[in-house]
Amino acid sequence: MKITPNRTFGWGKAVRLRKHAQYCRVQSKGRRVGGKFLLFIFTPSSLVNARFGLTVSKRVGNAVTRNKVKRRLREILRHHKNILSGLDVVVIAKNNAASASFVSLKQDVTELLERVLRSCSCPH
RNA sequence: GAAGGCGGACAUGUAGUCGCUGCCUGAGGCAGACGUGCCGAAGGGAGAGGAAAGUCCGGGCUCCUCGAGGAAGGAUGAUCGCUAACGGCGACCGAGGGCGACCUUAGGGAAAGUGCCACAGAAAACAAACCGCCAUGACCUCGGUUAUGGUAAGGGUGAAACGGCGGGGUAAGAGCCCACCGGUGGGUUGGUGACAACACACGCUAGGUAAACCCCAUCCGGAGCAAGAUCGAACAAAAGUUGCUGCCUUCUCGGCAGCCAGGCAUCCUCGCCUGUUCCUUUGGGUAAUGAUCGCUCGAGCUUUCAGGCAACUGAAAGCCUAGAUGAAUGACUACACUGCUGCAUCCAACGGAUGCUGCACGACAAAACCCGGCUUAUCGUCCACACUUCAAUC
RNA sequence: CGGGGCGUAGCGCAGCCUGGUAGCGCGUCUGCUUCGGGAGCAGAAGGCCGGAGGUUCAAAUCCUCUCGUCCCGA
Repeated sequence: MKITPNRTFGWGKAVRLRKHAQYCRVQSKGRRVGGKFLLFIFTPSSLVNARFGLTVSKRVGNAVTRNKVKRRLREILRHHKNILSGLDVVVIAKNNAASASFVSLKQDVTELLERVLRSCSCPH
């Protein structure tokens, strides 16, 4: 199976974390970076591209607001995912993420992606 | 015109860019046992609701070995019907509320039994007699006291006091008698029925509470798509156990009878099943809620016609309308629409209309096996009524 | 998907089954005691029992619906 890592703005199954075990592996072994509305947990993987998984718990709101937060995060991450490579990232929404607008969520994501990139490149 | 009543429909729209999940077509590529299978650029088309919600009921479907009877437990409770079924719906009856249209209603049994009815009150349930009223006797200061008896009209308490009210009657009273109302009983008529109406008889005995225990009638096997099926991971450990007795049989295998043990997921009895290369215990391991199917054509939707007061049913024609699984519908832009805030102008009683600016997940809320209901949340918009009351005019 | 519990004074809980008076501890306030504080003693305030409807003469209690919250099991 060939993977096309630079398929610009796609959000297919190869880019997502899809199993409970993958989430457990990242959350137990990964490093954490926290922002205003979000928390990133990341760990290196054997793949070429980066994979993302979203977690929006019941404390954020009811099903409608949780769905909306997830869709906004998906939309932002599919534009910015090519900054990273070879990482598995779990994105957890904090309780105040429902009150954030699209623009402020975008700022939070780009800022956190920069910090993940820096902390990855420093040890090497 | 004002105030209401009842029922139904809709749930912002159009265009563009990028993106997500199935379906169809599929350039091309890979593997071939030549039947085919897998990957896949690109294109086409589809993609949340009236409540998808809460999970309060009822079914379909799947598995469990749903065996019978009894007990226990749970649910329901006027009548007739509709339905796959219901605790739902329709019609109708009774009761209660409203001037009315109309609305609400868990609405069987209190002479089967038990319990309870606080406080107040003389008395709270086989009636009894506190203050009273009346008669007779006794005492005495001639107006009272006391004893016996007759009463339940009046007072007062309470949610409720053993029919109500009026008249006659009486020593005072009392269904003691009478009219009206209420009640009970059997009867006639109408209605499928709950029940209603009518006349007759009985002076009348029977408080409330069963959403208190209970009795009666009807219904209910259990679990739930993480049901269940196939494939794989998945191999390899240790211990225990082939229940006992008798008979048939040369032995093994096997069969029969009795006993024993376990099971038939609330319990008991009868009955049935099992007693095994499969089960139990300990330990280890894993992809730890794996992949595919189940999975969306169904008590389906729309229109017309017929039957029925209606719920609903039948027939014909047409249509295919989400199938995700860390979970698919979004982000941005433009215009229109809607609502709100502010400003200005006009009409000017509350207010209304127009224009501009700003704000707005435009309300509530997102399928998770599928249906029929119920309940709850909700910005608003539109429609129907030869439905009611009041006011004005003719 | 299935099952269960809890909402009562500022806080933690009784009372509910078996209907009639809403109580306990800590806290708050006032007074006494002490040179002052703490402790102690005496007294007081503070509740429409999560919400709505019903049964009953009467509901925190019984019944139905609903809101919030917490916890199990597969």
